[in-house]
Amino acid sequence: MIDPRLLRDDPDRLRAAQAKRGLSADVVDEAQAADERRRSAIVEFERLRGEQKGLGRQISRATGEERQALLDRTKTLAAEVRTAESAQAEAEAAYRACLMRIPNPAAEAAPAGGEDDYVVLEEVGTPATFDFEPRDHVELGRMLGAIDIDRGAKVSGARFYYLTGVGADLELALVTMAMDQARAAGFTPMIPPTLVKPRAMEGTGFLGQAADDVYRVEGEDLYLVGTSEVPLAAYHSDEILDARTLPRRYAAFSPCFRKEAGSYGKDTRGIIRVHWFDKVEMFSYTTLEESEAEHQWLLGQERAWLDKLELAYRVIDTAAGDLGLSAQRKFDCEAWIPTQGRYRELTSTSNCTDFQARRLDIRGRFPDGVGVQPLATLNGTLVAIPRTIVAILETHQQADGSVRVPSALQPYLQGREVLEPVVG
RNA sequence: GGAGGUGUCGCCUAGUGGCCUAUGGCGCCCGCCUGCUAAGCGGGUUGAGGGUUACCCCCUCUCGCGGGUUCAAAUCCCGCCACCUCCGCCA
Repeated sequence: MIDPRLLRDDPDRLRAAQAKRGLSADVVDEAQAADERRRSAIVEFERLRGEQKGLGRQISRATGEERQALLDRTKTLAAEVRTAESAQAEAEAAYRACLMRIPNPAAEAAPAGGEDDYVVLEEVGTPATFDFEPRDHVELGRMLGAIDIDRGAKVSGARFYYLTGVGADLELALVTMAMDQARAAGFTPMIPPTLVKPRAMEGTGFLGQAADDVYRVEGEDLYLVGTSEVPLAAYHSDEILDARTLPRRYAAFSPCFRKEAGSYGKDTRGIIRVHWFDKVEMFSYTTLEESEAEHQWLLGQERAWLDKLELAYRVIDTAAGDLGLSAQRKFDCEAWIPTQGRYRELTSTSNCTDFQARRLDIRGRFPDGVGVQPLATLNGTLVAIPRTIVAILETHQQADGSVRVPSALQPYLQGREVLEPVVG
């Protein structure tokens, strides 16, 4: 949720922010009108309620005829209070619904425009070249006995897969290595629940237009999360954290579930786009002032990770129109995928400023008269397993179908330096 | 799933219809005192919203959540949720 003061004090900034994302500003006008209605409803209710309380105090002291007269008066007043109260509740709800529809204004520095208007900040490493015809990850996965897509489809349907043999080893190795990096960087390791209540989903901004992509459990008020950002953000919901304990950093390993609605026909081959995958996600709670620096720091963690895997990648600054509802700025790290001849997103880090914190009531207590303020939340991928496996297999493949293991990963793969094709 | 119990401010706690405008302690903040430290003394300390706005100030809501009874609810009634104990089931 945006800062309500912004709506009151500088609505034109919100209108400009909507334009930068390529959205209509109508919702800003609606929210302003709803705010007016809400405030007059509050004034009316409080006037009546104050009168009622005053009479109540007199009644407790009065006796006899005087008391009876007061009682008669308050009977009608009680009904008026009730009406005014429900009118106020209605106006509050309508106002809040308007506010919830307004996305986080993009950062000043974020590029304007849509999906294709990103800015490339940096290219790291050299895209791999081969003196043989490179195989794609599907073929490599089959040769190594690492990925079984056919049986994934047989058992669970399209966009499902098994990681088998060395493929399963690879996941465990990547997860352990990522968790080691996170722990060393000061993150608290977490294994969160991946079924969550609507509050957590809505609070992180995944129930608006994004709801189509979310699995809901039939007959229960629960959702399968598409990222552990959701349970990590909701972890401190309704809490007031001591500002001296900031930043709080968590790194979670969890499965992620995505319907991938609206992506029919996209990435149908292989495991680039799947309904389920495992991921290690970084999450930070900090102050608004520190959030930009924290964002860069998270990006640094992602880059250090990709460097260790010896991948070629670029960093892009996502345009405003391609930001999620909650994000104020987003950097993606995209790795070079040789057989696709282009960069594909491997990690993504977003600064959600106080947007999620306001929805989830996550606040900090600050000294020196600052008092209680909403915190900033940030998230970033450390490793999303399938796409990372794709990048590793395709980048480090050799002519015979074997795959070189980056040296940093070798200790996590029982010291193997090369993954060899299996027979049969 | 069944039976019983509990839910009050960051933590513990008093409070069985009306000066509850919620008690006390711990912790925390400010000040005083004190060679240092500790102790002691005094004051402050739930959060949200509205009016007014430089500040002060005033008002409303907030006792797990939501309804109800009543002129009036932390307090009485109903439903839900969470936790604890026991039983059942189960990796």
